[in-house]
Amino acid sequence: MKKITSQQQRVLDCIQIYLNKTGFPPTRADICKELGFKSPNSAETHLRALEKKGFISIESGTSRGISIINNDNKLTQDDNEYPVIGLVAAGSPTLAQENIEQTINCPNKFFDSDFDYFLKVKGLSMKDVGIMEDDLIAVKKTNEVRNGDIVIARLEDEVTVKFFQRKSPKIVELEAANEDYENIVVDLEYQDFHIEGKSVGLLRKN
Amino acid sequence: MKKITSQQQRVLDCIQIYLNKTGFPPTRADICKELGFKSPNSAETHLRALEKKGFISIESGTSRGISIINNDNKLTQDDNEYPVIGLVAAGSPTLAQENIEQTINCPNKFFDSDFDYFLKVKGLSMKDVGIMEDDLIAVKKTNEVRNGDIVIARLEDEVTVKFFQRKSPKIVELEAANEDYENIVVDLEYQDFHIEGKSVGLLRKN
DNA sequence: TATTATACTGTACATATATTCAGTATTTTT
DNA sequence: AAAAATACTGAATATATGTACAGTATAATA
Repeated sequence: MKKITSQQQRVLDCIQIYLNKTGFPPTRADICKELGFKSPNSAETHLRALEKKGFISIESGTSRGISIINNDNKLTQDDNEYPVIGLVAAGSPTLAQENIEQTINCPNKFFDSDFDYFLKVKGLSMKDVGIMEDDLIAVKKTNEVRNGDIVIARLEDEVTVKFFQRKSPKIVELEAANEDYENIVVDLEYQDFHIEGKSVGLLRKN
Repeated sequence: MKKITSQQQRVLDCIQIYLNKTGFPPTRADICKELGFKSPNSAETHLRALEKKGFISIESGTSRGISIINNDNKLTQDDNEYPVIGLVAAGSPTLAQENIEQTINCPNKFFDSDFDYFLKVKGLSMKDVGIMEDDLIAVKKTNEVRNGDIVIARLEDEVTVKFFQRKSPKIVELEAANEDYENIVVDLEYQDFHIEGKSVGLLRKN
């Protein structure tokens, strides 16, 4: 696939938006209207360029005869069913399959990192970084976390979402992003502490 | 949904097959050719019947302006390429396709409502409801908004995300969710005001 | 440096297309 | 039994639309 220019990308996106919205492709005039062109030939030349580069196909002499070519090698079955696990504030010894509320179909590479499940947030301890009640955090199971990461951690029987901050080899601080909540200092030597994973993204349904 | 006749079903299937095959809807003549009709009016009357019964919608005066309604339980491609549009704080007269930064592959039914594009948030005016800088709001283009909806609105040349609150037939208040921001009172009679759409979800990449 | 590609405006026109009108006939609903 | 819906043919037409042609200008490429 040849490289695309920014204007050609705009036209391509315009076609996609129009398709999403109406269910059929735009005319040259429609594209002009959307993108502010004043001559139908502006759209025409871009369409020809997109066709030449293999992004779309144009049926000659056919109104709205534009179709976007899906390079299936890129749009492979990248989707997965990801479980949504409810975060129960107290008494949940593990996040396993016990609290699966639903699953969500989502592309694998939806977030910058791959991930393993969605966690449904309870409480407002991370409110100041925009994590609200019932938000779904995309969680990647890992132990490798850095200071400042938003982690899903289990302390004794309680699972929480907090900022991770290693204070010393044996001391970890879990910091809330809400002044109403107090930070939790964990002594690894005397407390049962485990990092379930870290947040790699967030999803909210209004 | 009213009951469909066998001939109407054939026409509906014909439209779907044509769409799968070409990527755009058929003309009346196309339908005639496929089903053996000899008059475009044959297709026309069937289309009108299908529209009346709610199976399709027809855009008047628009070539190939047919779209199939209620595609849920059908064999449609569940994913779409959704554009990400940057919200430029000032001087952007329209959200059209002018500030497209990227596209995101996302299932159609990802949020509770369908949507048209992602809007990349600038500023913290909706911080208290967890909408942070660079978050991606899933926007559904619509004028039908209710009090309390999070809307994407254009006032004069500025596009903002705010709570919608109709105060009176001619007065709309745009309310921020951040005490550092003041609410905007809009007089519809004297100001250029337009609802671009409303938020149906949110996406954040860490 | 010459050439091609990109990125437009503007006009014009053949034809692709929706859509109306006039018929005919059968079936379904009221 | 009357009215409405279904299921067509056939012709006519306004307009929606693709597309060619004539320009201008800048950036990328060979």
